[in-house]
Amino acid sequence: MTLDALDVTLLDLFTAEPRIGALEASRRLGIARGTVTARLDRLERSGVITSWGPHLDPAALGHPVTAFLTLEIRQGAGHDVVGEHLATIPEVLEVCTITGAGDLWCRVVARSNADLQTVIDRALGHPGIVRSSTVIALATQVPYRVLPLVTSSSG
Amino acid sequence: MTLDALDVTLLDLFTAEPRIGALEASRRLGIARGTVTARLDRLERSGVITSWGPHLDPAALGHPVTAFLTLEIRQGAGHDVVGEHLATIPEVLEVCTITGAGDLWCRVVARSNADLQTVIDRALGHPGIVRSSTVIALATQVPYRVLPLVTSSSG
DNA sequence: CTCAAGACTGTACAGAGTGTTCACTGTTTC
DNA sequence: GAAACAGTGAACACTCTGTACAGTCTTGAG
Repeated sequence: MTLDALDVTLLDLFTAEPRIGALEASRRLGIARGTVTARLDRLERSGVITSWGPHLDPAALGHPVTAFLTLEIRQGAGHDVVGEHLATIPEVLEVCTITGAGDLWCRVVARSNADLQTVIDRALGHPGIVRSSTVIALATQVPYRVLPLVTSSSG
Repeated sequence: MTLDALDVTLLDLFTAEPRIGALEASRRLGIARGTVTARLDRLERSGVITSWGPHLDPAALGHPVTAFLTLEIRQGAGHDVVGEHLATIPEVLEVCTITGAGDLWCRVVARSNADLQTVIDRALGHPGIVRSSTVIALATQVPYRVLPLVTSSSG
């Protein structure tokens, strides 16, 4: 959908200070409160805002180690079957199918490098997986963000 | 930090229905309102909850294509310099350094496969990058989630 | 055993925000 | 010109929040 400057400003503001509420936001931006709620409703209905839930930090939950697995699936075994297997592992935070040599990509976290081995073993413990490779994330250069995209999408 | 069953229940509840507020949550769980706010404060102070900001969907913002780039950095060029370059590109949502053959990993989004080429060209437009490989994400098997980790961390 | 600290409960109050409605004003579109 | 749409400003009742306080319960230290 198309965002105008006010949508971008609202997303900026609520990302920076999520708890201000519609009334305070309307005061800050010099617009009517009804406009704020109408815009936010629209952004939510259109799917741009998927939720207002809390953002959780795996590191603060005791899982500071992040790794990316690339899995190759045996011919005949469905991606879905392996995906469902991976979904049962709490340390697997994200899985998607990809182009190229690998077939599945997933993000996993662990309590330590030793624990990572355990997690990987569990993830690979499915007969549909024939090969895998692991890279460990060392440092975050750019933390996950979407906001710059919002700004650039509106222009 | 250590989470008990109540913390997990609260995170579950507020992830499912973020807008209910402390009073309604206290009614649902049969506990005092003060306990809800105290627990949420503690979760926020300890870093488990990093923010209450809106979750934005790149696809709904017109960028349905996701790809992962693996970059190899020229000896002598710092990761940081390349990282800063990547940070200036709105379509680059996340960057981290990794072990293995590649040196930097990043998640990028684009409006289309054609647009992805443009984004990649811009990302690679830095003299510090000597090699790169791209995989395109086709389908999401497990959408990003942290909640299962919360549940398993408490036990 | 006893005491102190910490967490939770239940209550209360004032202040503030929310959901909702309505009349009015521009702007755009046909 | 009429209709549709988005925004304004005001008003209402209702609800939630921040804050405070006294009481209960559990736990660990002396």
